[in-house]
Amino acid sequence: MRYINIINLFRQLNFWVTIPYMKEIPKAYNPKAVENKIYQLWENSGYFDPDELPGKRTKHFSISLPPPNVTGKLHIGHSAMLAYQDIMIRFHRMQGDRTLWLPGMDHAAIATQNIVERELKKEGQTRHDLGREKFLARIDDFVAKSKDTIKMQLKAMGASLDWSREQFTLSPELTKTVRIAFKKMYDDGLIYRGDRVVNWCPHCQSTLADDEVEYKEEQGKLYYLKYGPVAIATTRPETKLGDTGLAVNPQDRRYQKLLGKELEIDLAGHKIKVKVFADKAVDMQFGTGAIGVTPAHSLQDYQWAQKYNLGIIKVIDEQGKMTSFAGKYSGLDVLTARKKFVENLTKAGLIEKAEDYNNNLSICYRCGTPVEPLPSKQWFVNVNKKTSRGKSLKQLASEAVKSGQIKMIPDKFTKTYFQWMDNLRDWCISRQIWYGHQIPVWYKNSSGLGAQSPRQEEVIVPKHITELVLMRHGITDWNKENKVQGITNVPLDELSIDEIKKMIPRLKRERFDLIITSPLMRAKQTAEIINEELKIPLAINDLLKERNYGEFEGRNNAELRKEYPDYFEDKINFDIPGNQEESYQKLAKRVKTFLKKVSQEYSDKKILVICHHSVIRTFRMIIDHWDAKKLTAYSPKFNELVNYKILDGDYKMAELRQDPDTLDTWFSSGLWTFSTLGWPEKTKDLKEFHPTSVMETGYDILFFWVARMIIMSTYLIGERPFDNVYLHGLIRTKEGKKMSKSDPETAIDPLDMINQFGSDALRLSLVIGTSAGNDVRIYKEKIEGYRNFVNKLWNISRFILSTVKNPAYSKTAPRAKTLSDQWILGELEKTTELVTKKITRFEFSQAGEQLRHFTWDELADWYLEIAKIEGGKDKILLWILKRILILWHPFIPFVTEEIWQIAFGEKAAAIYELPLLMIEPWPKPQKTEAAASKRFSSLQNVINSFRNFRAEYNIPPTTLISVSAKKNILIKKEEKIINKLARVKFTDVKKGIHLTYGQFDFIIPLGELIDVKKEKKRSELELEIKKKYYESLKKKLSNKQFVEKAPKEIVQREREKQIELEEIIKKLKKKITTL
RNA sequence: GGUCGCAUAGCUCAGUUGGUUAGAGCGUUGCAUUCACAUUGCAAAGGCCCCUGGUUCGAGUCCAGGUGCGACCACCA
Repeated sequence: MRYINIINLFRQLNFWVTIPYMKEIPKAYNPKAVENKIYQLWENSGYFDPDELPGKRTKHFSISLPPPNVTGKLHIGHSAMLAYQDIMIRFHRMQGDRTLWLPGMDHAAIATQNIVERELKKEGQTRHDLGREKFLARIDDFVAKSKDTIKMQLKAMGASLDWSREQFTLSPELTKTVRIAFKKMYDDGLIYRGDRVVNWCPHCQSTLADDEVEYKEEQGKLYYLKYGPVAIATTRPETKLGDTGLAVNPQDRRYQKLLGKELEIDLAGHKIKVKVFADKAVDMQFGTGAIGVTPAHSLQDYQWAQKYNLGIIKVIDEQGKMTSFAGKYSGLDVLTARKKFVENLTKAGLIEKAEDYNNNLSICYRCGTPVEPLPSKQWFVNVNKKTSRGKSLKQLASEAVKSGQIKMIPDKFTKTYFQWMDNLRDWCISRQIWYGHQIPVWYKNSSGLGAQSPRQEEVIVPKHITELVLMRHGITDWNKENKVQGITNVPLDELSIDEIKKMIPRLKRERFDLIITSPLMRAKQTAEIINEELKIPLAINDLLKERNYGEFEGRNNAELRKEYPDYFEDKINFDIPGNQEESYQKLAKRVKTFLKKVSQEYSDKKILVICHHSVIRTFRMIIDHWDAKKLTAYSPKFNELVNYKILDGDYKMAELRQDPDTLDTWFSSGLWTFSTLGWPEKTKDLKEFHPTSVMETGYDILFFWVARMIIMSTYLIGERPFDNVYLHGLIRTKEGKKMSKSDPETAIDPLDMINQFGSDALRLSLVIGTSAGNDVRIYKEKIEGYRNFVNKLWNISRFILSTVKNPAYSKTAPRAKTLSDQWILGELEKTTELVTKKITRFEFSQAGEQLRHFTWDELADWYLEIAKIEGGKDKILLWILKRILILWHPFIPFVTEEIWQIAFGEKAAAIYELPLLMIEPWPKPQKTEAAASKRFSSLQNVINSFRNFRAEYNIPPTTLISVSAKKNILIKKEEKIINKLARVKFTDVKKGIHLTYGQFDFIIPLGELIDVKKEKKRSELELEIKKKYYESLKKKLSNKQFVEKAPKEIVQREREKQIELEEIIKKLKKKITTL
């Protein structure tokens, strides 16, 4: 099936390319017209998926795409990353490896939430106005759009990603993986909840990670205040209300007597007690050399408090206001409190002086509000504790690199990595935002306030969660007519069907694993309508049936109400004698059985439960512990979804509250290399593709991401996440500025560039002239230059295809007939070998540069010109074309594939049954002889000499130069080529000027052509340079040490050069005398 | 403050075990263009490889010091 598709596609693509080719191939390559079509061709082939690749493939090669943030669209940095990765992936695919490039995206919690919050702000709303659920739904909409944009961009870059394995860090599957990882670490004692001084933003009402804090120089005041028997300096006097210590340097003699004492200090009426201790971190030179220590409001002081056992007094709260511990300053905001406190201190004569001081203020990277260090309850990962693997996370991650299991490219980053690992502190993984993986921890008997909850709670970290979403069926005629409707089968109302369909997008977002429905017609019908779209397993369960109302079925509710007022009280045990009616108590039994069964059979699934009015009430009665009164007041509507999580089969959820915080986004991205391959299941993918071969990413996230992946992988699965880390540099503007999205002046939009110059040109501009770990400057002119190259390749192909009479596709190399054939085929092999080697060593720039050199400087500028003269090179030309297309394909996939389709599509298919260049086997380089190469460069020398001569004397190319020369074999054999390329005519002139170019000696007849004076001067200059070089060689060779110690080949080479030079000098001298 | 790195043609950069008279692209200059390609061709000019010292037969490459620049980490009362 698939194969037929491809054939059709490529036939469509080049149906017009029959013989003669010439007229049909456009003069210039037009990327816009072919790129989409080509990507489609690849995608339809299925070869991006390793399982679909042809042939026996035993070696594995895999890369996990660093998932782009779903914050909008890709920038040029992504294009660079994609270019490098696609080169490796395509290269290995062509080499015959089972090659996987796994795509996906990152939910980027904080960044994404910020964008949506900003959008909301424009509409005059906050996330709190919407509430958690609606806000998250809004983010989901935004994310869906971002994903589409990003996917389109990835394809535009030509990235050969296996879309069948696409992943998202916040998908239900990866959410489960995150929970399993969390659980494992929690059970191993690596995750703990602790009081810590964290960076708190009073505006965003959230903690900030260390790297989310920015610093700003600010003009402030440094106050010197009397502090009991000593004086201290501070920029934040108001925090001194919470001091519990006094720190001095152990070397400082001034304070020796006070060490270990506890002082009571009066700060203008506010009394504090401080312990005096010594620590070498204290700078004796700064201020008075004594520091008031405020553990609650300084990270450094908090660490001291731990070390020296100091008390912690919180004087500032989460709103940035003073707490009751601040005494009479309580309730004031920080700045007002400072002002008032300083006033009072001044009145009391406690301020010695206040000097101007440049303060390095910490501010929130989002809103710029000064950060308030506060003690707060957060979740942490302990990086120093011994894990069940016998070593700490830090040790595991360090050793993976130290042992050489993971190789970093360039190597310099290994040092940076160790530096960072050694200084790593416990990792705070909780964030006070809504978007992300909600922390999989539930509290019992708590107010559920998470970060700020003061009480001791029982903590539950479940192993299994079954998620139920209850939904009521659509409306029937009986519902409309207010008839009692129990187990009677009544079909849905027409209008109601539309209402249900409207619900589908919302239900789709929930990503259910299955639907369970009551067997009654109205519920079943509802489920079927929904499942037409969702297409997931659907189960019918009798336990979900509505109450049986016995004789009441079908009677009018209002009438019944009059007759049996008690009935509507929904009393649990209500029973009417003689009626078959089912009581709530009986119903409850059924529902409990259902809950038990469902959490056993479908643990870790998310289930849509479609049932009935009274059944939903019963769920609430059981799970939410509702009583009859609450039941009466509650009537579930079909478009209200009721959400439950059942932890480890325990459905008594009323007193359980999930921690409202979410996980640091790096927690889930740390699992990326294996969570995407199916872990913790031992899948085939995981076995085959993990550890991944290469992690290719920017050096700016070495710590944030790469290090965390190593931590997670070495601990959770006991192996490295990847063999190699290739770190590319940052993309900068022409002026060297960082490109940033916020500054559109500096940012180049990759799509825009692709539009103008084509994807291939953009790729080359990002690859050639760059090296690992170094920043890259990118600008329009550069991309334009590579567009020119791509066009050159196009025209080379156009020429070859128009020259050859019968374009045949051959598997074997053609025979060389002439010197130029030998030379170009030799160069081709050398280039193949070099390119292969360079790509294997991650030296993409050099590989590309080498290829460019071969293609343009050797093939186009020399061989093609010679081919026009010598003729009869069809086989060789086609062979070279085929080869360069293969070698170029990883770098510039679009244009090469397009040419391939035009030239060989059908022919290649006949031989390999594979019409696509993307899976063409990579050539194995053949050994070549050096002789042809040497002789050919002599030929080039001769031609260059004449060209040089012509330029110097301004002889137009139309003028044929007559020369006579001692015809050595080379000149004799290649006379025709020299004639044409140098535009000279060999005659038998005897008199004239001897010209010496290199080893060649020519006579040009005297005439207007030559300026004797000029020529003499030029020759003398040349002689001088040669002599100088000769002298240096002579000196080198007469040096005994050199001759003895240097390798023989090098000495030999120098000797040969010396002999050559001697000859040239002789000739030059002779020439000067004849002039 | 700690760590790491960079300095090569006017500009942007290659240069991976130390071994040709140090390379490329762009730009500049001159000439050309019915020819596969002006998105082109031919040719030229342009370098104390930051400075000082050392190791070595030999240093752009290795070592030490200096100067200038940059990045990252930490953050101080």
